[in-house]
Amino acid sequence: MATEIPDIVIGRLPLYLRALTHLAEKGQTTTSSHELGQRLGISSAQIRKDLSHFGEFGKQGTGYHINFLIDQLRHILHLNLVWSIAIVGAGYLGHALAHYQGFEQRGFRVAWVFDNDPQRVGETVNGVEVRHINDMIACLREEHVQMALLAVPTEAAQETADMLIEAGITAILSYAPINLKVPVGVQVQYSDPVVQMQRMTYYLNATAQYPET
Amino acid sequence: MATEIPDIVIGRLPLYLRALTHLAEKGQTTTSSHELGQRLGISSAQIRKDLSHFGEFGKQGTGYHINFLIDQLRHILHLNLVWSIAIVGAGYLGHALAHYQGFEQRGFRVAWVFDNDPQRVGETVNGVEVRHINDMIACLREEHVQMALLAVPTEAAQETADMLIEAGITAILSYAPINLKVPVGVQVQYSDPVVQMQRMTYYLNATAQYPET
DNA sequence: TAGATTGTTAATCGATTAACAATC
DNA sequence: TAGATTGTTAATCGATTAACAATC
Repeated sequence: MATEIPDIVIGRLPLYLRALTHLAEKGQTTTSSHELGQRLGISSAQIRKDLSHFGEFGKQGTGYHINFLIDQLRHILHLNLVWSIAIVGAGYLGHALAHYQGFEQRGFRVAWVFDNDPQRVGETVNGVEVRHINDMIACLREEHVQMALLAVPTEAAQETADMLIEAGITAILSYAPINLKVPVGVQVQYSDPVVQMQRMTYYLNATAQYPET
Repeated sequence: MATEIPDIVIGRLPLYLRALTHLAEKGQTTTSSHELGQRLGISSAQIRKDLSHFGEFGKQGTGYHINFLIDQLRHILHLNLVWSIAIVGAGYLGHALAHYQGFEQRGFRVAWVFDNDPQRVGETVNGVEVRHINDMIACLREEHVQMALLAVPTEAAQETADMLIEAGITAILSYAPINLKVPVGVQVQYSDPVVQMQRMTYYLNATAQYPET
């Protein structure tokens, strides 16, 4: 029982949730694996298979009740509560993240912002006071914060990640373009725009860039 | 000959390139598939298999000459030239992207920044003047820009993407939390922090968030 | 030479898809 | 009822890994 769910399936659930929420906001109340698949560029069979790992959420002939499925997915992903997160690094990226409007409705709350620059400490970013990184471990430990967004310079990324782990953080979304070494059990996701851009240039016509030559 | 290379392989090449560049900067001159794999959390067999799609870049017994392999990967990914990119949306995220220091050395140059807010138009972001979005199609067409970073509000994302495509853009890195509809042949990559965060909460202990209850 | 490591083949593993009985 | 769509099984497809001859 309770066989391990493939991680690739888990990775698609937030996309299903996002699309369903979008449909719900448009006022739609039911949908089908076919419609959902069309929107996401995924086969309907895959969506049904993915969902079947967790239960039977649909009805033959009519499909899925959107609000019900949203609720189920939220529970599966542990989004039935609000996760407090910390943003580490209050540079341009840290600011952009702190001002991101999509967190609140989707299960997250920016509870802490840290930086090592005394100039920035004390400043307020979208209502959150920037604290010095020296206080970070104590703050996060006390509040049992589990997730952090890492937006520090590359050179500082690994040591800062080490501090986060010492602080009890178990999930890191890192914007630094390096692979972090973390203990087993700590979740890490990476976001590096250049990696995504370089993946696309492979498919682009390099000569079109300079059409004159 | 020249069988189609799996996209999943293409997606790993930028990671290899990044790790190799890191090693080169540390002064290392050769590496092995084993060492590279360790750093990336990928099996050595996979790295050798991936590279073998493009040629024979290593030597038995000694491994790979780092600078040579970097050069090969750059060519494969069409990074032997600098790609001009446009940033659309000059809010917090657009600013963060415009100030990102990692583009120049990794094959990209922020050539244009656009926004629809007259207040922002004319302002300079990291040395680039913000232009009005009404001028966007003409500017990008004339300069044959192929790639854009989409950092506009969600509601405006699809229509802005439509404009980009009209302008001849063939690669979009979108930060909007929706699936874009684009013609075949247009590359799209997505970056949505919340999707990545929600993928991690699945593995987190939801009760630890409120340890008192 | 002995040790190391490649490129490649074949085997394994896992994910996706097609198909369909069940049923709303 | 007839049409639509689910959940699931089996078949297919593709990706990863193990193993090893070749060779530096």
